[in-house]
This record gives sequence, structure tokens and C-alpha cells, in this order.
Amino acid sequence: MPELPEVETMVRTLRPHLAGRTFGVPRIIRDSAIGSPEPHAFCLGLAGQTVTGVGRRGKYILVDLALGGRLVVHLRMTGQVAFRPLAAPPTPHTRVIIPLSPVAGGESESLHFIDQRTFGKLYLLPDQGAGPITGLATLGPEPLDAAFTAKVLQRALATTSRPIKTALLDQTLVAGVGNIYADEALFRSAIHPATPAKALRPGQIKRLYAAIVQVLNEGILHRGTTFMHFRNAEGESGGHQVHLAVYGRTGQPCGTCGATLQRLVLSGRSSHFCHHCQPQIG
DNA sequence: AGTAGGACCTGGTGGC
DNA sequence: TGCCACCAGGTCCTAC
Repeated sequence: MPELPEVETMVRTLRPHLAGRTFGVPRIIRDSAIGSPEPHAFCLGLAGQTVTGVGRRGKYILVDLALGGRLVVHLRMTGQVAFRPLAAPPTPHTRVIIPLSPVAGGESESLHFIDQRTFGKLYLLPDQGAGPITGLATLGPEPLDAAFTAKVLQRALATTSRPIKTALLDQTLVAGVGNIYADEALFRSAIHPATPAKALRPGQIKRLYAAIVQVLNEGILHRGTTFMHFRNAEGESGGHQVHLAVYGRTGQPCGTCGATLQRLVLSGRSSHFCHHCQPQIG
């Protein structure tokens, strides 16, 4: 499940291959992969555009175009972006194929958007704004930016009584944190996932802030977490899964205290935690 | 206004 | 072996 570290890894592997290249006419295999505009306008608008840069905001991949527009990609659950030879046929899960201008001495290739569960989306925006993507327009602060501090986190959490785990998944409070890194950050800061956000004490919030920054940076260092699907643009798996303390380890012993790790459903999502290291207060 | 929960979607897994 | 229920979860939408 691509979260901030996986999307950042994708961006870093896409950038050197994509910058300066020009898109051909996209072939849309599944219309629902296009968020906006409608597929015909998407193809007309993207063809002939040259990439000037590749960036990230939250879990969104931002591909800047020379005429001022922007191609936005959200991988959601199982989305992948990969380079394939121009003549390569689509795989069963290929949703969009975008031909690329050749680089000197290189073979002709295309950018494939592959997505097993078809939740992922491509958008073409006329400028650097968020356009119709409400999720992008309402994103909270980037957790690895200097502007994100323990104070900022404290202010965001003080306004909600939802469980802290649920609040961390709210992209309008902090951008880019998903289920895996939220569970890891809560374990590292010794906070029970069901704790109401506004009930956290300043010391806990300081620890949580430091843990969020730490787990995200470690995830990037290991080039992301791969369970089933994640591959970066060069086709490589991530390596962070072996460093996870709680996520996906229900029933196994806690590496810190040996207690059996537990699973709890909050907001319809699994939370993995250690009841001994992360006791529920009150 | 804030919160909760369902819908979307498909492949893998485990139980019978 | 075959079938089926269940699970994975980011975001949007609706209902309370």
C-alpha cells in the first residue's frame, strides 16, 4: 500500500527517466483509471507535452508539464508506474499506456500505469492548482517539511475526539501517513491506537511527532515497504517490511517486551499494536 | 460541524 | 477439489 515513503521512492526513481521527455498519445485500456478530464480530453491534452519535473505532495505524484499543466497520479492501493518497451503488450492489470519520446541511444518505451484493484487514478490539470481533486486541495502539512512541528501536530489533534489512529489517517491533518506508518509511529511513541486524539498529553504528542518523522524517514531510506504489490519505477521491491515492529505481525511476540501483538479494527481499518508497550489509559 | 460507516475493487487465503 | 466468506485499505460519499 503506497504511503508517503513508497510514493517518494516512486518519484525519485521516476524523475531521472522522465524529465525532459515528451508524451505521445495515451492508450486508455480502462476508462475508470482517468479521474479528470474525461478520457478523450485527457488524451488530447497530454499528447505532445514535455515533462519539466516530477514531485510529490502527500501520496500524490505530480508530473509538471512544459505548458504549465500537471499530470497527477494517485496509486491508491495497488497502483504501479513502470517503463516498458514500446511494443510490450499490456499485462492483465495495465490500465493506461503512455508512449514516451526516445532518449538518445535508448530503445523506444512507454510508461505503463498498472493497477490490480483499479482504485488508482490519473488526472490532467491545466495548471499547478488542485483542480477538481478535493483530496489534493485539502491536504494537511507535509510531515517531513520544517513547517511541520510538534506544535502544529498538537493543534491539529486538539480539535478532534476521534481515536488517534483514525486522526493520523486523516490526510487533512497530516499528509501522506497511511495504515502501516501510523501503526509503527504509535508503537514507537507507546500510544494506544484507540486513545482519543484530544486526550493526548503534550509529552505524548512530542514523542508521536518524533516517531512519525522517524518512521517515514526510515521507510524512505529502505526504499519503501513491499508486501504484495509495491514496485518502484525501476521495478524493484522495497526493503522496509523487515523493519516493521507491529504492522502485519498480529499474534507474533513484541520485539520489545515479548507480549503477543494484537489487532484492533478502528474506522474499518486494522490497527496492530502491543497491549503491554501501548497501554490504554483510562 | 464533526463523526461513522459503507462503497469502490480484485486476488489471495483459509475453512468446510 | 470446489466453493464461499473474508480480508487487504485510500479516499469519496452519505447519513446521522
